[in-house]
Amino acid sequence: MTAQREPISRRERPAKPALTRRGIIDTAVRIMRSEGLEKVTMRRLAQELDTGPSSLYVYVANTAELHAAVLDALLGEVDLAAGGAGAVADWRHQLIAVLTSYTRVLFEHPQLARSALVARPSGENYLILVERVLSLLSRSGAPQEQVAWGIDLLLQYATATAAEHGTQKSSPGLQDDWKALTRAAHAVDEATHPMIKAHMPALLAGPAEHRLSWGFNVLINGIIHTPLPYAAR
Amino acid sequence: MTAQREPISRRERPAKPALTRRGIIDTAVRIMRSEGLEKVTMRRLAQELDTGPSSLYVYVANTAELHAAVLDALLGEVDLAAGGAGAVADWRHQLIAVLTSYTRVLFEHPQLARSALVARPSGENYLILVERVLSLLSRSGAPQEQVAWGIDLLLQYATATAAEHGTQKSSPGLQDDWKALTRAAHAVDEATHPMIKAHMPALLAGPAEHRLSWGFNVLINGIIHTPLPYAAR
DNA sequence: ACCTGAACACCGTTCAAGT
DNA sequence: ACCTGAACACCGTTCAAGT
Repeated sequence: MTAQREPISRRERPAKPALTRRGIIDTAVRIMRSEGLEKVTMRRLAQELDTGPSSLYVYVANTAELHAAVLDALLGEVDLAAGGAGAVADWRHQLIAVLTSYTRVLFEHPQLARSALVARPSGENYLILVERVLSLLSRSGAPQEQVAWGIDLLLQYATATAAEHGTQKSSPGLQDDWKALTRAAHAVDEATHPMIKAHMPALLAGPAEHRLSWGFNVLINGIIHTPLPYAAR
Repeated sequence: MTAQREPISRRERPAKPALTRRGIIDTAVRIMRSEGLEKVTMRRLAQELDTGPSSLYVYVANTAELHAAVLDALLGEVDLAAGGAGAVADWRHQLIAVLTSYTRVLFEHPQLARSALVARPSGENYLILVERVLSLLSRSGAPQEQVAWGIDLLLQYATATAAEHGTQKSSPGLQDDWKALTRAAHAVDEATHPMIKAHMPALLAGPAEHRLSWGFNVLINGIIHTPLPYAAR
């Protein structure tokens, strides 16, 4: 009786595909899209691939490396030609459009943005993005070292903003934090926190897209007009 | 025989102190200082307080809230008078000094910085810091709405930098990531990534303190000189 | 009201043993 | 070389039951 079971189940799941790094990461991306990065665990991934968690360690060093690979896969979706192509177009407009596209991609997966802040990405798609941002910012005519250091600021701002404000099944706890901050800021005592009181509506208000693009412009203007410290030149 | 044990151990641990929110958070801070935030778990904390994990939920909503409370406790260490006090002193110098002090505090606890990026802090000490930064930046003479929006940029930059580069028993994986990025950037193909090649030494080089204070200056200059988008005013 | 034990439903990573 | 089972050493959170 039970002896018949095995051949049948072999026919049903006949070709358990061989493990490859590629296949592992593709599966990880699929799980992330459908259930979020928090479900992309070694154990869950192994289950999905019909093996034990220990098997994955042949192809992936640890969970952090796995998440980094997932991030780079996702960066393939950034629109590098955003804002219109060609040298005719306004470099600033293009630069902000590309950075906004990058932010938008991470916005859907804030947990991935958080992991990008911790473990510096160094994948293929990340390097392509850096190359593109460098070439656009260079067209500002700013000194080369300011451009070099400025890239980090721009990408860090975009990444941190996605990590902070990203949507996606955000655990209800996050909205609570925002509420708590809003409440705390409004409830503040005029005598001890006069500046907060005075700046209060603007401090927390404003549409996210406006704040994001204003931030990009702040950085771009600052990068162009702020020379490196003497000691670093 | 065993009956004698109990009274003895009662005398050794006589007054198991009553649980309070205060006591829980103080213990959490102590564990973090000696072993890092990753050890500040509900279970470990309960063990330290000689109780079960479920008891803590009377005083603390969840792990995220616990970490937020630990963060605010730590923010008491920020030197709000850094850079010299008084209206005589240069506001920019003072502002950068306060922000650097904030960054330094978080630098010792990068995991806390990470949690600050995710769960907006709203504690007492955080509000005091915001108040101080607001009052310093106001002295720049920049329009009030630019100051209001700019605060976020400055604090986010400081927090993200601490989260990224923070030291502290940093899991050896992080240095590996930096090495990987450095290697990847150096190994890049001139034909496909000419801009990276051209900017390469500066892209990753430079002492952390110089980059940090340059970043603050970039933001300050940008905030002062970048008007809000028309639609947001 | 506060505290507890026990359970539920998970984690990452290692390692000896197999093929 | 690759894969596996089993183990080690943990997690957060809930909930019925006790005081």
